[in-house]
Amino acid sequence: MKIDRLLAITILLINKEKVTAKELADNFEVSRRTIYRDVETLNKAGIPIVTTKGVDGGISILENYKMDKNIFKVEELETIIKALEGVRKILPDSDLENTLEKLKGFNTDLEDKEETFIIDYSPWGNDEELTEKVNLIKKAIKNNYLIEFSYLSNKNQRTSRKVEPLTIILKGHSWYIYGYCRLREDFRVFRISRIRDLTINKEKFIRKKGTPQECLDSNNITDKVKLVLKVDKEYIERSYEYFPRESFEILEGGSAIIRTEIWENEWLYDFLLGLGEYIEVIEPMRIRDIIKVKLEKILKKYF
DNA sequence: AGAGCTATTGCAACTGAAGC
DNA sequence: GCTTCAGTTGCAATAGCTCT
Repeated sequence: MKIDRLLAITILLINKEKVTAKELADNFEVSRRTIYRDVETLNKAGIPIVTTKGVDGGISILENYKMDKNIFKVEELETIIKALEGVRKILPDSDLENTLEKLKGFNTDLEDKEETFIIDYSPWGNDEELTEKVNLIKKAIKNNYLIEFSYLSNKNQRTSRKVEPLTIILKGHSWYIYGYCRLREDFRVFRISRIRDLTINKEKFIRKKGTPQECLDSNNITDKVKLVLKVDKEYIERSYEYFPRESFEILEGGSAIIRTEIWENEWLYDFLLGLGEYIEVIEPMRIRDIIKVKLEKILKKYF
């Protein structure tokens, strides 16, 4: 409650020039005395809040601090709100709901404005199964409960896992669970869409300290590979969606060569196959061969 | 259940700035 | 100088939570 209010007061002061203790007290439904105590707490925490007595007085934040820190300007607040709204679709949560309402309360600009941009992390269509899984994992994380599930690896192998869940992660277009895997006796990241038969085991665990980012990075296995692709003329525009413009070299006939570096893994092969008939792997030959073998297997299924 | 802690509230007395 | 407005501070009381 108090932390919420302190954060909210800071955001409000950054976005407003001056506000009286009475206004703050009314806004947060607390007494003026409480607001003064909050101001004192914020000052102790190093946030330079200044107060002016008398007529036209009030509470404000040092202008230099606004400039230096450059945090939570109205536009940034709008981005945060949009991002939280996007997450809410897949991760309904009452705390999140409250935070959103409070943030929206400060950003009055947002109310009567047309949607300038939308951030939506939810999959196309209603993925109730994903939402259900995420909620179950969230409950387990909150209560330090062990979870059990069957997991399909990159190499298409299914294993039964007992995991101490620590964090839910959104990376790229996918949701992941980071935790300590008792089978592998180490920290692991699991893609939620590959999890089946998820159940909460009421066995409690003591949280171990791990770094999700390290795990996500090492998940890219092997080294980056230098990839050269040839893309047909009619597909160039669409390819800008996947590769930076500077990696394109337009050839005389209108087609293009793309030179890029990318992590090599199963995902890359599937991605290249997904680009279909318009893109051809030129280098390295090894990847070209892998794609060829995969295509032959596909062909066998159809002919 | 009771102690201890923290957050909050209400009240009162005070200080300082600005306007008349 | 008086008045008004708004910040400042201290104190007692209350409520809710946690720990023993």
